[in-house]
Amino acid sequence: MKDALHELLLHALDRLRHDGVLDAPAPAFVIEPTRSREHGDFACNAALLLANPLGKKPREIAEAIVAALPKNHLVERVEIAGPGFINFFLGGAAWHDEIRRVLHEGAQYGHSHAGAGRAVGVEFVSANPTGPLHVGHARAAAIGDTLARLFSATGWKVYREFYYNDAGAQIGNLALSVQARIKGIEPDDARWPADGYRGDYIRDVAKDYLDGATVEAGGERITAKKDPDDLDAIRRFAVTWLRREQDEDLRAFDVAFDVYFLESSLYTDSKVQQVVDRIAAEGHSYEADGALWLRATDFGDDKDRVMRKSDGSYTYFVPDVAYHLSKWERGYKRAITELGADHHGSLARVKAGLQALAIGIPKDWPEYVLHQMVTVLKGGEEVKISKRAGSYVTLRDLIDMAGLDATRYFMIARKSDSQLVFDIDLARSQTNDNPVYYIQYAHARVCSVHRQMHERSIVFEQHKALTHLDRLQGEHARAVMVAISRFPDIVEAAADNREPHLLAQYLRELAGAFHVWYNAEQFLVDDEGLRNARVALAYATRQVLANGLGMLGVSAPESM
RNA sequence: GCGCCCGUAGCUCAAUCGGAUAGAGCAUCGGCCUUCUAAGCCGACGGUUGCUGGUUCGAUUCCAGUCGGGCGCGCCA
Repeated sequence: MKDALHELLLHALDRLRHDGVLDAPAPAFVIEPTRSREHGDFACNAALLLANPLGKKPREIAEAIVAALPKNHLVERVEIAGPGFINFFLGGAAWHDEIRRVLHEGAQYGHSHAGAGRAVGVEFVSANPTGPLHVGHARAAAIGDTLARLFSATGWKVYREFYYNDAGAQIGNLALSVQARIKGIEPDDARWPADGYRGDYIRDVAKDYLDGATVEAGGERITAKKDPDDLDAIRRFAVTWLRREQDEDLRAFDVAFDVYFLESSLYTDSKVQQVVDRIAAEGHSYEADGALWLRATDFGDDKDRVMRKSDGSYTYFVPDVAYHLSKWERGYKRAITELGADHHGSLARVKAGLQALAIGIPKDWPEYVLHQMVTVLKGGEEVKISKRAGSYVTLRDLIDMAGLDATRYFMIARKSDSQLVFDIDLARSQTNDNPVYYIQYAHARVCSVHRQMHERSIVFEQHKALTHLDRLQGEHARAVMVAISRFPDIVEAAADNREPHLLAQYLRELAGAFHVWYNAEQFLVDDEGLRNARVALAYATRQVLANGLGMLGVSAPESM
């Protein structure tokens, strides 16, 4: 709808330029839904933007533009208002066309081909396999997976990636912790490893190791050796054990990855070495204090960074650079890296490393999405402890307490860069307080109408109904049609700006418009034309709700 | 000290790359069920967008400063 108006305006501007009235390039004008109906349905600011370059009054320019606008059946009338806005009032036909589109395109409505099948890599969660996933990972999983779904819907070929830091010191710590448990050492014991993991799950890993259990994850199948002194065997068993647990939690959260990328593979494939060599060959490194440094300050970082420590091992960010290089080489036109905001310090050095390779990676690649902290609230008090993990609340805790749908919705309902309060009581409440139920209820209501029709043997013929849409009169039905028509724009904006919360907010609004209409008007009336028109609009609403919820990974139940 | 993020109604948050009179929900108060699900709807109340300047036709949005909260500033990850 917006696109159609955009076309009209471009035509008008072209004509003005051709006639010599307009002596400036077309400005980056916007067409946006208006806040108030007095201002029509959509407003355009082109004249305001042209006022300065042309040195004319905006209203004068607006008049010229309006005079040059081609006729279009969607537009009922055009007004110039305020300082020089061009306001479009659309006729019923515009909305009716859109409702027909919804019912024809079905599950595809709101999808686009903007991505043209290009590849986008979305990396998220990327937790160390040293413990259960926590609330932060829950937010990461919801944001990342929703973004992935949004990119899919907008025509991108999406690859979901999970990067395992399976090669660092943390893993050594994990092995030592499990070994301690195997030997019956408790976390408060003096012999407990310095930075050991204290959660109960370590005891479970130890027990399975001693029992000679077999675990499987990431295509790897390992049977425990039972030997308490074989630290390497313990390490491999523990990592696989925890990967399996994380996989299970993610599956329970309805998140699946296409690529599991192991940090350790970057070492075995010499990718880390190659990155360092390449950076050195480009002259962006130097030796000092027995270490090899990246001249990160050449690329906007605030200090230079050590790549190879004096003990010969690499700092963590070098494999990170190698990993992102791998994404680049695998052809990701766009790469999204979703991280907790506490990692933002590492962005500059990874980007510096990628630039130092001098292989033509754009400065704004990859794109980072950072999420802020999550505070969990229950009974009005902050929850900090999980029995299982010890020091933090787990993803599994959230799913158990609030359910999959509520957890996914709440985690993306706020802008990712603002801190989030996750209220368990609200998430599990089955009242209108809870936006998830509110939206799902709207969907279920349409399904209920559908069932009623069957029970009453009312026949609904879509092709006939679609010729009666002009029977939809009144503010309430109109508000629903307007809301429905916004969906494609919302999906596009949410994907382009990497802001899934836009979709969550929108669905709440659409459901609201529907509930108001539902309350005001009876759908299943005797007048066949009117009934068909209303049922068609209800079906269209259900379709959009289902499509939108699907992009959030939230279910659309047929009854509550 | 430096860097990044956030300060919007009592609370939780929106505001579509600078748009017109800043919007929802909750909470509070008052209404609506012999009609398709009341897990709903209607109404009222609620604001100097932390503060001070600047940029312009127009600023919650951009810039500078300031106050408050969070995070980060390792040869840890």
